[in-house]
This record gives sequence, structure tokens and C-alpha cells, in this order.
Amino acid sequence: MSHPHTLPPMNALRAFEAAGRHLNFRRAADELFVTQGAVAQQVRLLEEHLNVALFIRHAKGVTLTHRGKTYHTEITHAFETIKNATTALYNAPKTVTISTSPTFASKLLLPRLPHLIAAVPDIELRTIATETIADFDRDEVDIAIRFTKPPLPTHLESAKLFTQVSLPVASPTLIGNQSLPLSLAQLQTLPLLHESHNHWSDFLGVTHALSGIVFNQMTLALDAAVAGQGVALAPKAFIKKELQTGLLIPVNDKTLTLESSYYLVRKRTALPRPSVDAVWQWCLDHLVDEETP
Amino acid sequence: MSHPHTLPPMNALRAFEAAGRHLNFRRAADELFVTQGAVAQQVRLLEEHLNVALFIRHAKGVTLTHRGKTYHTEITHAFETIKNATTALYNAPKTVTISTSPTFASKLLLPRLPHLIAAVPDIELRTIATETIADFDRDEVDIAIRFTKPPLPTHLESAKLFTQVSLPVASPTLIGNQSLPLSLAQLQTLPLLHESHNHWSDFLGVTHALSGIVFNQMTLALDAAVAGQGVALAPKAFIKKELQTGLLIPVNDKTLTLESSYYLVRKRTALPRPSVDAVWQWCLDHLVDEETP
DNA sequence: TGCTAGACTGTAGAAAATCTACTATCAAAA
DNA sequence: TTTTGATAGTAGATTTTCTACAGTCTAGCA
Repeated sequence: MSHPHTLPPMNALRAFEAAGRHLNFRRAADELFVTQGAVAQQVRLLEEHLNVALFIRHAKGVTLTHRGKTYHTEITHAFETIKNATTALYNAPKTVTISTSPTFASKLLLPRLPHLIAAVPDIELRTIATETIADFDRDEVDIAIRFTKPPLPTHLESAKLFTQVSLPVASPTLIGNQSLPLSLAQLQTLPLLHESHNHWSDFLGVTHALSGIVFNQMTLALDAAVAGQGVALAPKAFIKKELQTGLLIPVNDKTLTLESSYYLVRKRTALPRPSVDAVWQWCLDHLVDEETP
Repeated sequence: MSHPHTLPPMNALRAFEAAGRHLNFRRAADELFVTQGAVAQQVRLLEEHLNVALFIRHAKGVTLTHRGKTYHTEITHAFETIKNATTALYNAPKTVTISTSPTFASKLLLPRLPHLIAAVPDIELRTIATETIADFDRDEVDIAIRFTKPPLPTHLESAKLFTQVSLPVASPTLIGNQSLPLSLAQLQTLPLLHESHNHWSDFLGVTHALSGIVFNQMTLALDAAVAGQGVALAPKAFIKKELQTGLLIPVNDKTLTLESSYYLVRKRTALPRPSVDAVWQWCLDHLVDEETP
């Protein structure tokens, strides 16, 4: 007896589809890389399962019965759908998603993005720049750039990009004619530009509250510093250009090295991801700061 | 490496389809009557084959990735097609095809057809009445009624319906006031109605050509006899009604029994065919002539 | 903070399905 | 009549698939 609610055996269906298309078990077998007997067996199995004669066996080949013909048309349709969907999946552009902070994105990643795109032309890049850490799974993030410190969970693979070394910097217009370096005392007479993490206290070695403007993103604090609104405690890696062009200058030689560093992070996975590997490698080659290892 | 031209493993696809529908491997496993591990394994296999992550594994269940979602929609479609086609096949009316000669059809089968249809109400009956014997395979004939003699090929199953016993019959109007029975000599003075097989010679025990009208179907010869146009050599089983109603009467008591008989014939087949069995049985019950075994 | 329940992963061995390699048949064509 | 090209059938080998079970993870709860 047949069970109307169960699908027929899939492999038998596949054999039927090929056999019905070729109207020849041997050619169908060749297509499926099996022997003629295997196809004959699978077709017989399907006919028994459905309890319907699908083929008429002649001495020279087979033909489909009326009902077999109808059934074959629909089954072929279904297999076409599967084949197309699978091909589409293969041919879909490989997307790689990079999660990072807005500051890292605007200061280091985005300026180099054209170069990255040129390096991996077949890959569709997606960048998620969020203040709060993105979830690898929920957001389908392939590679994250995170400000953290070891040890990382074992299911994550990581590579250090650079240590965060921060300098007190200001616009030359703010310094005016004061002679550099400024002492810490002199420094505190200037407006301090804070980022949400309060690193000025550490830098200055004080515990009391410090006045100044608080920005929730480092980029904003840097923009403010460039605009001459105060002194920012800026990670060296983020202000290379400003230092080079003289838009910002260190007000003294003291630096603050934080315990956390910037790491490239990704989930370890069983599936090979050549596109992710390529982007990962590009990041290692172009985002590692040699001067602040 | 993946082979774009080969379909993915069918059973893995089936597991993926169920898992994606339930978004839960255990429930998918229950639906497929396997264990949760089997589904997990099949899904993993598919992901490896396609080299695409289809599911995101959380601690509490799974969700589809973007690409998994797209793929799942299409695969579900394909499986729906298969399920519908299969259901349609199950629910298609069972057709049974009977092949017979036009004479047998008009004299014995067609008059009883309403009764047969009533006896097997779910079955769609198809009757092929041809002078030349129909091909079981080409014409997809399930049951044939054939005038033949043993032995039949072993791949055919057969049951004898009746022996063909022929009588010389004529319309009472043709006989007029001649007294019955007629001698063979008297008989030969009347017009003889021939069917394409020339049985009159055998009946009369003569070798020379006999005059008369030749019909290519027995029914036509019988109609001619009823119309008083001559004497026909008619198989008893075909003229029961005419004898009963007196439209035809035997002109003497001599009969001709042919070597061949009417047989019910069908191909032996591995597939169970309850509808064919039912029609076969009805034929045995209602077409066997007890009087001419 | 620790526990529990529910969900997935991974793996070895068992079970089942599938394939191969034949041999047997069949009928059209030579 | 023989040959050829096709399918059927079958036993045993091979491959796939499943089960069973131990491990890991995490949300929710006490």
C-alpha cells in the first residue's frame, strides 16, 4: 500500500527523471554515473512504491506510459527548479561582512575600501559599523575588528592588528604661541575632549572628575580637536594623516597604552570560505600598523 | 569543490526542506521518522556540498541564513510540485483498458457494460474494439478478449470464456414454409452469408468455392441474416438474444466447433493491479458461457 | 550563582539502501 | 538464423544513512 503523504524515494525519482528524459536506461545511467542495472532497479522501486507502471519495456528501449508521461513532466519541472536554485546559489556573489566600530571604519577601513575592493573584485563587501559589538550569528558577520584583549573565546580565531597608543593632540591654532611640550598642569588648563571611555584620568593620573566636552564617538572628538576646540587623547593609528599634515600636533611626548588592542576576529568554521580568507588576509596585510605592534 | 552541474544529494535536500520549515531539527526529524542527529548530519552534508552555510545554530534552535532562506523557498517549491504530482497520480482514476473484436464488443461486452460499470464504480473503462489484435504494450491494454487456441506465450495469463460453436441460422421469413431441419443440399440453395473466415466450407464439408455475400465483420453477417438475406454460420454465444426472440432460427441441428476459443488474456505483471483484477473477475463471472464451455 | 532543560555537534558502529557485475531474455535488424 | 542493443533479475559488495550516546552550549529559573 502506498502512503499518499510521504514523498516517493528521492533517488528513485532522480533515476526516473533521467530515464524518462533519455527514454533509455543506459544513457540515464551514464548521466548519473551508475550502471544500467542501478537505474532499472530504481525505476522498478519507484513503480512499486507508486504502484503505477511508468515505463513500457520494449526489446529496443523504453517508452513512458500515459501516466508516466504526465508524472515525468511534473517531476522534471521540480528538478529544474532545484537545479536552478542550486546554480543560483553557486553563482551568487560571495558576500563578506565586516563588522567594526564607526571610528575604525571612518579612520582606517573606509579610506582603504577602494583598494580592498580592487584586491578582491568578485566579492561583495558589506560593512557594519556599530558602536555596540555586532553578533557574529545574528548579523551574519564574517570578520570583526574588535577592541579587546586576550584571551578570546576558543571558537574565535584572532590576529592582532595593533596596540592602541594614545597621544594628547591639539590643533596648532589652539596651542598658539605656547611652547611645547606642555606640562600636565598646562595641559589641564586647556579644554579636554573626551570620548565616552574616560582615558584622560588614566593619562593624567588623577581620580577626580575632569571637565570638558564628551563625544560618544572618537571621530567627533578628533574633528573637534582639528577645529581647535580642545585637546583630544587620540589613538596614534587613527590620526596618522592629521599628524602628517600638521592638522594636529602632540602637545607633549607622554603616551597612554591601553591594555586592549585592536584584533581581527572571526569564527572558526568547518566550511571553507575562500572569500572570507581573502578579505582576512588583505586586512592582515593592510591594517596592521607596523609602528604600534 | 562543488560540481555545479550535479544536483545536490536528494535526501540531504529533503532534510533541509523539513528542517527549514520547522526551524528545528528535532521536529524535522520527527516528521521524517529519523533521529535528530540524522537531520543534523544531512544538513551538514548539504552545507558542505554546496559550500554555503544554510542555518545559523543557536543554543535554542536554528534559523536560516539569508542565502539559506532564499534557497529554502525554492526547494520547498520543488518539493511541493513533487508532492502534488504524486498525489495526483495516486488519485487519478484507475483506468482499465479492454481490447476485443468489434463483434464480441457489440454482441457480448457492450450490452453488459452498464452492469460492469456499476460493479466497479471507481474505475474508468476504456474499450478498444479492433479487427486486428491490439498490442498489449503499445496500446496499454490491460485485458484482451482473444479468439485463439493454446498454448499461449508464458508471459500471458489466460482464462477460457467459451468454445465457439456455430449454427446455421436464418430469419423465419427466409425459411418461409420449408420444413425444418433443412438438409445440407437444401441449405446450399439458399444465399450463404460469409464472414471473412470461410467456415461454410468446413461446415458443409466441401472444398469448392461457395457463392454468397462476404462481410468483414460477423455482426454485419448477422444483421443480414436477421434481415432475411441469407443463412449465416453464427457462433451460438453471439446470437442468444436472436434465438430467444425468434429473429433467427437454426435451419438444422448440425454445428461447427472451431479449434480456437475465446480467451480472456492479460500480461503477467509484478505490479499489483486491483482494478484490473476486479474487471478480470467480472469478465470471468459474466462472460463465460456455461452452455458452451 | 549555579542548575536544568532543550537544542545542536560529533562520532563509532550498525543497519539499510544502493550499486556492481553478471547472467538471462527478448525482439528487431542484418 | 545470428547478431546486436536493450532491459530484467540477483547475489554480494559497497556506500550511505541512521542510531545511540557523549559533549557543548545557553536561556531561563531558583
